[in-house]
Amino acid sequence: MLQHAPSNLNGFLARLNGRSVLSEDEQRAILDLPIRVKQVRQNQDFFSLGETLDHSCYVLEGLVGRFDQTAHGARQISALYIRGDMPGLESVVQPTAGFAMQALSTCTILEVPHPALRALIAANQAIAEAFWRDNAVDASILAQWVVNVGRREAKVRIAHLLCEMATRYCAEPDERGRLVFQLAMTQGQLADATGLTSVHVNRSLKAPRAIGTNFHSGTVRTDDWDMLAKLGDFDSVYLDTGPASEPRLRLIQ
Amino acid sequence: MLQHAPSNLNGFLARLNGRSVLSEDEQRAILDLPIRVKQVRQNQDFFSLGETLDHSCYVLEGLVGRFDQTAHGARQISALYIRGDMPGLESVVQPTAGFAMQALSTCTILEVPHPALRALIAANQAIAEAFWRDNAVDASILAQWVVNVGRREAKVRIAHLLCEMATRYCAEPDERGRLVFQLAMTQGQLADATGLTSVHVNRSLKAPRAIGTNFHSGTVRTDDWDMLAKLGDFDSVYLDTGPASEPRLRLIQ
DNA sequence: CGCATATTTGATAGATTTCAATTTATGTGG
DNA sequence: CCACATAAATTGAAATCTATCAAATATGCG
Repeated sequence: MLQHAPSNLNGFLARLNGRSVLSEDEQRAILDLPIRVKQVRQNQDFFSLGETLDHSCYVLEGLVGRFDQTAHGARQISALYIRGDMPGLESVVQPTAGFAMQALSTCTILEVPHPALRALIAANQAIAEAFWRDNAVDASILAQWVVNVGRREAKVRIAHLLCEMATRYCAEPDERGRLVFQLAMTQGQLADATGLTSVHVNRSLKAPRAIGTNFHSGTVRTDDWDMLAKLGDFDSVYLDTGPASEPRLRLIQ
Repeated sequence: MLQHAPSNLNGFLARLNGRSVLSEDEQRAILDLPIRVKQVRQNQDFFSLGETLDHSCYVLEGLVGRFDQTAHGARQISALYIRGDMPGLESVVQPTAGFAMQALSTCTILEVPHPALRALIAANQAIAEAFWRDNAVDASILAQWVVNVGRREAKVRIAHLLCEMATRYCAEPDERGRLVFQLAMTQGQLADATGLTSVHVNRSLKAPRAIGTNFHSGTVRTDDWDMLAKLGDFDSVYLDTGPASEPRLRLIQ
């Protein structure tokens, strides 16, 4: 890893490095991006539907949800973003947001101005490529979200979502298969993410033959990760995380 | 528009031009991409889950579905592609496909080899940007798909899908609001796209208070487009089609 | 303590799936 | 043009899942 003056964008760089190959100069350029620090309180939108953005939003800390909604006001969370993610990176090429971004927990957001990102992309193709690839992974996640909501029953949807988030948080089960991690969502938000009702989420969690996982005040606990993953029909390949399964690409040498 | 020797990639260029600004040289470079013509019969996969791609697939003619599936074999169509679309463009930066691509009608596909695409991207940043933007629109469509499947009832889901496809096909209603267009899908495939059962799709289409639209052997007919759009909770902005609503961007001058 | 938010529970209505069977298209070879 | 095979559309009845509405119980926080 690159030695460099402390920057809050380290996590973003680590995310990119996991999937793309960047030179030292390129890495430094990313860390040198100008930022504005912004604290966002829980349940507060930090941008809204129809808004035109002039910056992208790096999540330094906290949990963020992308909220879409129907004309009748029903809400659907179509993506979750955690520390290290850059929601709205694509706003560089598509500035008008068709959705709202909301902090599910208190968040620290680093706003990266579009002009700086544009200059960086224009000056360095490898970085543009890494950004594009990052976006492509987000799209894969989105496609799996469609499958989850469209073709699985309630219990399985919930289990799958928990598995995905555990994996993205890099939470590892212990030797006995037990796993604990933080997921700062209410059952209502879980419902918005899975296309269910909060009542039904509650029941699925509590049912006699439930998912065998405890979800309480933002903490997920399971005694059997493998069982949860099986119930949740979960295969992590689409997240393109963990050890490199395919050689990292670099179009530009 | 650019004067140039005939190329089958004209539709792709037109698609890109609708959203990005490309110089004449850049446009010509796209039209000059090498292609392999491939005919794909109805219901035939032209690539499968887990396959590593060495080319992207331009749809010259026909209807294509992206099929994801659960471990139990339930199928979910998470995207549809029509003439002018380039499904798997992102395979340039992400070659391993986590899904299958299937021809819903007999298709003519132009395979564009990755090496040529890579060279083009490496040599021209504005094109890389246009590709990224094209992908970003696909991601917007995907997010709306999540909302559709997650938060709308059957009838509305179907109506919304029909509206989306009509809009993407640029099918215009006549002065009386009537609209007819081809959508080469069976009711079963419509079910796979909307997260429903073929039986239920059939009933929603036939119900006394149905969507007022006739869907038969690949032809969609409605007598009242506005009504369908309203029922389907449809707002086309996310498709970023039609007259430019925001100034087209170009990061690189 | 008292408000605000989140969780839990019950009862009921409604939507959707499942399974099974029938009818209607569509295509193909004789 | 008919007979056959196949795929698609349609219908019925019953089971199941999920939503809705309303109320009660926790939980956190100032």
